[in-house]
Amino acid sequence: MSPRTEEQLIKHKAEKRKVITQAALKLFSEEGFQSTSISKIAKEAGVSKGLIYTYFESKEELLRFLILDTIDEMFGIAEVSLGINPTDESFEKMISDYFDWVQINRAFLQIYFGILMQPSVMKLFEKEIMAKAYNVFERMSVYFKNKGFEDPLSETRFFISILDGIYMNYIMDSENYPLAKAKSRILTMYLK
Amino acid sequence: MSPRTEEQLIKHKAEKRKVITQAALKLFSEEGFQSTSISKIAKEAGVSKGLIYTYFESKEELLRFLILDTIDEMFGIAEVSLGINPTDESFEKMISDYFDWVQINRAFLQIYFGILMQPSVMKLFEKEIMAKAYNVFERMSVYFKNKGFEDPLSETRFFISILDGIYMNYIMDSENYPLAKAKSRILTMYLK
Amino acid sequence: MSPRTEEQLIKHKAEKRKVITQAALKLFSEEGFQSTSISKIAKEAGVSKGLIYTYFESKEELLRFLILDTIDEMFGIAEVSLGINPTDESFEKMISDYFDWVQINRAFLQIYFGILMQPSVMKLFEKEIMAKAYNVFERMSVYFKNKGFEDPLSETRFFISILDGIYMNYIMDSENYPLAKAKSRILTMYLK
Amino acid sequence: MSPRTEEQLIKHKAEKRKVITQAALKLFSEEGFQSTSISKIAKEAGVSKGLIYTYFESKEELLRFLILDTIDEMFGIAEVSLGINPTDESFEKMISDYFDWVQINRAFLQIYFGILMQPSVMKLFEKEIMAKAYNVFERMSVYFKNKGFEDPLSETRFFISILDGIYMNYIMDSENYPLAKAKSRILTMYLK
DNA sequence: CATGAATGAGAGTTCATTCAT
DNA sequence: CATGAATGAACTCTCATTCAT
Repeated sequence: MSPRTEEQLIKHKAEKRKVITQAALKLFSEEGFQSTSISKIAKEAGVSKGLIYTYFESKEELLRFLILDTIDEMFGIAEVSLGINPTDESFEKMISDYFDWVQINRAFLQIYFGILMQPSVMKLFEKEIMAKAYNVFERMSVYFKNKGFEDPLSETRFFISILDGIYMNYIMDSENYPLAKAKSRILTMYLK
Repeated sequence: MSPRTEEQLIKHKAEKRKVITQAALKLFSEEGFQSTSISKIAKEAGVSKGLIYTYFESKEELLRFLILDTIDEMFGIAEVSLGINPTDESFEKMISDYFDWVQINRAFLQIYFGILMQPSVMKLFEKEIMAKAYNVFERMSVYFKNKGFEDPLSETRFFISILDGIYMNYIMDSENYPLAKAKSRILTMYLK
Repeated sequence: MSPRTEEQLIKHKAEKRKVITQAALKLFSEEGFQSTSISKIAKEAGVSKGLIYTYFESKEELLRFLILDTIDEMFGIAEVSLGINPTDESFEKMISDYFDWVQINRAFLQIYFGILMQPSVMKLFEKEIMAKAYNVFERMSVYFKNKGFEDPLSETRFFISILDGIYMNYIMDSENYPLAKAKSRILTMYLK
Repeated sequence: MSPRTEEQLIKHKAEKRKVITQAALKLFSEEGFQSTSISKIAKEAGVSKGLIYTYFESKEELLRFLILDTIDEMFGIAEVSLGINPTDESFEKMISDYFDWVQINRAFLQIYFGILMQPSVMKLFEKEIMAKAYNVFERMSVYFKNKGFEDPLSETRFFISILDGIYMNYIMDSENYPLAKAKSRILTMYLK
């Protein structure tokens, strides 16, 4: 209606994408990606079907945006907490941050784990996710190497497997899963 | 194809269900349940679309059959290996059996984990899976109790989380995942 | 199994056709012709799907047989009761016979009226039904001519319309429809 | 096709529904409800298959709309013509109006009578039709009561049966049925 | 910038009919 | 004579995507 600066336009676009993305996040986690129609997302977001195509090229691109946007945040926790010289303190901090993050981002993780299990959908992200993941592997390996592990990369993958397993079980059965115990258990395991 | 003896009919039915089920297993694991059409399954199985409905009432029932049939096998490993009085030997045997089983049943596990992450699909199995799972929890708890763990149930869920996490990561990245190392690592962790 | 005379074979065939026809009659009247599958008819009749095709060439031929077989009976009532020289007594008898017949053959009439209303299905019978109907028109016209009606054919068609209307309303709302009153009313109307 | 004013949208919707409804009316009357596919209706209406589902939730809802919309008009004739104090003039007017209406709405009546004969389809309308019908019964009964009939309700149902029978026979055999004679006959019957 | 009517491909499912047994 | 497994066309309905307004 009124002229805006380019900055305003970009901000506006980012906000609209957020609104749509949030609606999609909720629905994808409840019904799955394939079972959620663009119509439902539009209704949930309070916009028209057509508008979604102004902000995203396709339903898949919407999913890509949703995943890649948040994946950076998720993998970023490791990077930020550990830094270049990981210590026991920073390692413990990282674990703590992840447990906090998971509880807030259950819906996202549900979609994420679901995607990991579908090669045909996973193709959309494979490169990006694997690149970021291996990046994190390396960073953590430094810590395990410092701690004297013979095969730091394998230990890294074992450690991440534990986290993934815990989060997956927590998502599936949030009410009964002993998340706090799992957290202290893994802390004891690695930090004595 | 009839009249035949009833025995022949039953055998034939079981065989056909197996053929269809195997085709579905392959495709579901590659594409996911929702993205796999009955047409594709029929083509893969080498039968007509309509025939699938002679053997299964619906696409969902086909999935249920596929899952529930194999889930018994999967959960059965724990029961069989551990028995009523679990020892270190039987516990080690169970872990070993699971690692073997997982390598053979990657496709199934992929579908299984995918289902766990989709509430709308999970509804089809929730009761059966949860009942069986809690059954296994109890059985394993006996072992951890014998070993002197303060909170055996939490330890059970922690232990299972580790297994789940390992298998999930293995499925996602079979070529590079250090499965053997993960196995010896978990054995060391619990059995000295 | 054992050799039979040709007569026995014919009788056997007629009996089987009757069994199948009766099952179809029940289902067609409840669900309509198009909505009743051959499978359902087979189950209701206690025979296999394939067997139905031994006795009838197609689902349509089964319907044709069902309709044409009973239509003769229905139109026959007029012929038999009226005879060549219709009197008040025979006319009254005919009305009485029709009211009796209708109560026994509600299911058939329901199908019959339904068919009359669907040109595409009606095509299967048009010739036969129309021929028989016009035959009856002529026969009744004799009675109305004898009674001095100026336009006996129109009166015939009017009279038959009344019967049809009564039966249709009776079928639709059997519990509440005053069938007995309708009968005495039409008798009074024509026989003083 | 939008944004438009709400008024435009409503008008557009009503027009589209009319186009689809008219196509369906034609085909249903020729082929019957069950034998007419959505594809055929779409082709006849000159729209895509999918669009029909923008305007009607299902094929059944389309039928409901088609029937209930016109049924009001049909039963309305009695109410409007008779008014609260039915006279011979208004009764004659009603009969005349019905005969006119029937000739214009042959296609509708064909569908309507067809539906009445199929319990499984009739279920969709039973309540509405029966309620409206009994409403008309009461209104007409007033006239017959005024005319001194002992059992006005039975006479009403008899009278309506005659009309139904005439219309049904007229629809089946429009070219030869003596509709005008039937009309004068029924007028003579009740109005001397 | 925003709408939702419109499309058309394809989904799951049913079913009349055939035919090896 | 009798069976029901097998087929394939057709059905109702859904949905990602487009585009006139």
